[in-house]
Amino acid sequence: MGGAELDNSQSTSNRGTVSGYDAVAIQSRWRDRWQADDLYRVDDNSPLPKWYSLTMYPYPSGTLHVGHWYAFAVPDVFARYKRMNGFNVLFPMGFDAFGLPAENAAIRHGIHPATWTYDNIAHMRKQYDQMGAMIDWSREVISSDPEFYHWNQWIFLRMLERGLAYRKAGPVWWCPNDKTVLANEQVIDGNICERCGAEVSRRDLEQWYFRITEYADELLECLNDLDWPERVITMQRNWIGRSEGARVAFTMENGEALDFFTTRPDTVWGATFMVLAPEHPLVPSLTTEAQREEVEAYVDRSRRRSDIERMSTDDENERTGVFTGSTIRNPITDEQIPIWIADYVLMGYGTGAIMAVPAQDQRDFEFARTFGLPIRVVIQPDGEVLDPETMTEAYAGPGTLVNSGQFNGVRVPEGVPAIIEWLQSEGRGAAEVNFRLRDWLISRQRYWGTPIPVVYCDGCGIVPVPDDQLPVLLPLDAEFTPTGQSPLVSHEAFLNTTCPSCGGEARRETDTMDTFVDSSWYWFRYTSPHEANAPFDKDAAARWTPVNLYTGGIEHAILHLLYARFITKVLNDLGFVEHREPFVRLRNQGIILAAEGTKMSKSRGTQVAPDELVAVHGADVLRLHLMYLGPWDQGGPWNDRGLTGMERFLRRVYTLAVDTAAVIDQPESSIDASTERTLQRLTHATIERVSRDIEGFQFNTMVAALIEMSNALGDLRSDDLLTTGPWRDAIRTLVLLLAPSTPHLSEELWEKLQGEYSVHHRSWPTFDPEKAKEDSIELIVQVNGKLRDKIVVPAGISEEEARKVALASDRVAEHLAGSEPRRVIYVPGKLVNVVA
RNA sequence: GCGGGCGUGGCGGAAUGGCAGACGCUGCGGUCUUAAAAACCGCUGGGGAAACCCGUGCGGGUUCGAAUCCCGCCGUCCGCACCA
Repeated sequence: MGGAELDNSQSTSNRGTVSGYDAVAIQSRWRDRWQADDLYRVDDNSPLPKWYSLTMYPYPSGTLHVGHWYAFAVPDVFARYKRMNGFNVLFPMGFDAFGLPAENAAIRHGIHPATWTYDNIAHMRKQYDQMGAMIDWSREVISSDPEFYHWNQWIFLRMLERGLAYRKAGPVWWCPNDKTVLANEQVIDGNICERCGAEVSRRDLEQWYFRITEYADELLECLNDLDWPERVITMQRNWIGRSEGARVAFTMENGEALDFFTTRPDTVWGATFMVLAPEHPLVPSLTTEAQREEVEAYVDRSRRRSDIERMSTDDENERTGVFTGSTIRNPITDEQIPIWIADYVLMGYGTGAIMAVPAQDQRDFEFARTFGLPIRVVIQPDGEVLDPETMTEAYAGPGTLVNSGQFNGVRVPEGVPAIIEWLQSEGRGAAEVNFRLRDWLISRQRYWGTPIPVVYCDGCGIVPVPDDQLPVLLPLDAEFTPTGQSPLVSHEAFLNTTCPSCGGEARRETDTMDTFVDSSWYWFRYTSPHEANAPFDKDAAARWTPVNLYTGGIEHAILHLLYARFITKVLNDLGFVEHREPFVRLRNQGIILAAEGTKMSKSRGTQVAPDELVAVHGADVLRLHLMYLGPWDQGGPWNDRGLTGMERFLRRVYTLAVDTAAVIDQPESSIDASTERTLQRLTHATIERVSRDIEGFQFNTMVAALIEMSNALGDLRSDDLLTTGPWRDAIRTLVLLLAPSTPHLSEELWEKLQGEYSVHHRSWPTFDPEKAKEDSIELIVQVNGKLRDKIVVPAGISEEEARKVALASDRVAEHLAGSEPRRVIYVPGKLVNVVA
């Protein structure tokens, strides 16, 4: 990889050795010892309560950058903290190893995707060890391993049996650059490929889908019970997009019904025309001969336009559309109204048809004005009379129904359920719920993924591959040519097979699965990574899952997290897991930007290579620095100036601990009561702060608390103190509190202080509120809310006493200037405010 | 357009109704040293000799007291964007 040598314990840097603290040497020494001792092996049979911390497994792109450290080192601190607090912790790691970059490397550089992927993994695994991460590599999961993707295929077959996987023809997103179809969730800004940024377009193709819409209601409902960032919950809620309304039927000229969906059934008397999506299947038959040419031209144009153009709101006043020549009877008003087509109506939502109520809907209003169609007001707002002739925009607010037959005078929104009920009794409609969420398109026309385990037989049709013939192996001897076609299509040995049902000639499916299928259940596999007869061992999964804490980037707020929730519910329905939500608590890290505040970029050379920093400063310093940058969910621009501060801090800790260790064999000496209290208070107050901050994911203030403690110890330090009990307690506590953050240094110092190996198996210090209590406080004295004096008083001071002390202050007297205090406010243990 | 987050010294940030700027960086001055580095000590929001005054994007409000709560703007980042 050409980067810095990681393991250079004879480092040319002398920065760490001046005070005797050689971070790099300490680090490699303990890493070797821990590896030899298998310190991070997870015990499935531990009697301790379990804790499952999980970080989204990375794509093996080749090298860990600072962003990977940020995403992994900080949760590693949390996992270590949990372990010291008596939990049996699973904090596994693996690789999201299928996907396009490997295939592109094959096409461009002639390296096989497997070679490229597994070489990258080997390098990255070493880098994770450099980080000091507590990974049990015996549980590693690599999604491109047949022993993993075997179970993708198995889960697919179970879903096929239940009708949750199916094949369907229809318009799908096609990326011309990646030469594959994409799921709706992978298209951003209307027509951009989430992966490569190319402009995507619609194609009519037959593809495989997972029926995620079957779970739409539950996916929405369960969001309320999750300890997730509000932002992510809102994004999922919007993506699922539930809306309540009614399905209503109007009658066409030939007597047949035409259905549409509306959320405003209360405005049905105001429907003055109807609009269909250009792709609506009834368009050809509804089009009259006189209109045919115009309609066909419009349909053709719509098909060509990208969705971004079709849906752009920039030109919302320029409504386009064409009259079909047909009319339809609105059975509520018994009027014949015209049927138009327009591309603001989408085929993919509802029934692809709407009733247009121009007075009450802005889009319909603009359309009516553009084409001179009638407008009838059916909702009058309070204190204002709308006139269709003069209105300049639609009115969608509350009001009273007018021009609405027997419902005149009914209030909006109260009238909506009444009208739905009436429509139902008339046989004209029924309540209905619609979702924005579509089924998940999972097939990809690419090589480096899980083969979809079905065959096509001329006699039997689509035939699933039987379980005992799994896995359908991805052939490694495929030809990579930049044709854009999957190598599987031209791989005769793979393609040609026999039908499992009739034994006749058959062809294999050559599409592979979306890699989001892998990440929709991979965390179950960590609980029993070598299970050979099932995706995972049921008991092991029951023991460890659900995941207590999941961390990762906000960019997966919809895609991965929605799919993972869906597959968990499916696995629950299949009886394989005991819960319906996979991740109890979710936290997102922010993005580390380049120093300039822009995105880190390899090509512009703004990417920060952690290997070089580790070789100079050591992993402990880098871990601390990343925690100290600011709130973890905020990210921010990288700067390396702060590294200096962390290095100084650790050197001070090293000096304090080593000097204490040097006299650790001497008998304990006596200490005066006041210094003893000071040390006790400092120690216990810091335990409290550090514990609270880690629990609350506030790692920046956690580090500040540790720095403050070591600064205070530095100030107190004297030769006599070093051999006293309270000092030794304080130093040992500091080392324990640092252990999750700086695993290498803490182990080194713990050994010198004659602590039992390993510091990482010790218990977290317990906090005694009595010992943390202050004996005296600084009473803040204000006059009219402005600070005027600070008076040291006993911590348990009474209100009466505090008022007396404050009013006796010269400074207060000065500012009162002889006038009598009108009021005195006392905040217990904090301040007195004298109001003049 | 709609929804959400954020806005505090030279910089990263702390304080979520009670001392604004913890902690770190930077900068300046000093100790040690032949010298430098490292380490250590002091200062480091603005004004002022001081008392004190001003100060948390801008304007208003609530409160004894507001960075923090409320209303209205401005800026910035993110999400959604004709979903009937």
